[in-house]
Amino acid sequence: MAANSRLTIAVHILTWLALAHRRGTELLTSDQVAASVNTNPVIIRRSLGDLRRAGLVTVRHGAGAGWSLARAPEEIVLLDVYDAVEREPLFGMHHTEPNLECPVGKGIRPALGDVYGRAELALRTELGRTSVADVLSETLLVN
Amino acid sequence: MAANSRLTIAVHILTWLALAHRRGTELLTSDQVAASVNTNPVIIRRSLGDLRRAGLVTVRHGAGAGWSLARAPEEIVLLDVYDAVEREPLFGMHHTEPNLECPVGKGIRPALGDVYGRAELALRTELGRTSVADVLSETLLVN
DNA sequence: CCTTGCTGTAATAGAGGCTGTTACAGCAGA
DNA sequence: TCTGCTGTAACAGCCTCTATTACAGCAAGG
Repeated sequence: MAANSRLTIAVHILTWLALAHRRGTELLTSDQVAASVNTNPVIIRRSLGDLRRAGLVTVRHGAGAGWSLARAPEEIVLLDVYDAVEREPLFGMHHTEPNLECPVGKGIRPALGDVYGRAELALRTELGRTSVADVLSETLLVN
Repeated sequence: MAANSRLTIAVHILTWLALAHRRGTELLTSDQVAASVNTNPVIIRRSLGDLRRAGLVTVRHGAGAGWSLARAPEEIVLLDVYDAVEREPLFGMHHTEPNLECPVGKGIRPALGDVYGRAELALRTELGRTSVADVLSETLLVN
């Protein structure tokens, strides 16, 4: 399966909000963000909704509406973003229950659950080491 | 998206082959494995094909055909299995190229590539710490 | 050499997720 | 009240995954 791009889109949004804030622009509309990501504004609004529910961005309604970061970019790590936009575990279990009369079928799911848990923890720990501010710094190196 | 179960199926197969070998059964057919996993034998044969191409199992053709492990279960780690059955990177990049006239659009992909690379490495390192023999031991604890 | 049983793979179908798009009600600042 | 943007539903197209049927190919053993 082609991996989804939700984390990429969300980090792109947050990085762009961080840069805009640094440049003195407090609010960005979903249209403005969509112009940088190069996709439809509804895609951006859906992602911003996830980020808002996670407390990472705030929205202002009415005329002159727009979005801004809810915390300093140094205080938002990619693990926060991952939790905001990803719902599925990394590895799926069997679609149908394995044969419980086979010793392997009976015991494999808890055994795999342990291994998968350790693997996800390693991934999460690494994602917790990079902030949106870090991504912004590295992004600007290319320019 | 619901995560796929390819790694789960493949590890189940290998664990079952390891247990059968320990019990003195040298060869298992895809039908026998399918009975434990509780799925269609073609699903099993497809997974076994991946594992064969990766050098983790060997197949015997003709009458009395079947499958066996190509290495000791202690010598097969879940990272080997992961590489045998997973083709896609963990995180997808933008579907459409971001706006290169925006500093974020221009620089974000290499920046994200670095972060994603570190995260995948952490995951792979952890998957390299568990062998099929380990999974078999933990599986049999339940029985 | 031929029967037999299993492999290897193509073709197909259903289910579901992701992206992209249109449409529109709701909200709040001016 | 006007205006511009948000929030979300609805839908389409595409793709992947699982499952299933069908069948050609292969080799061991008689």
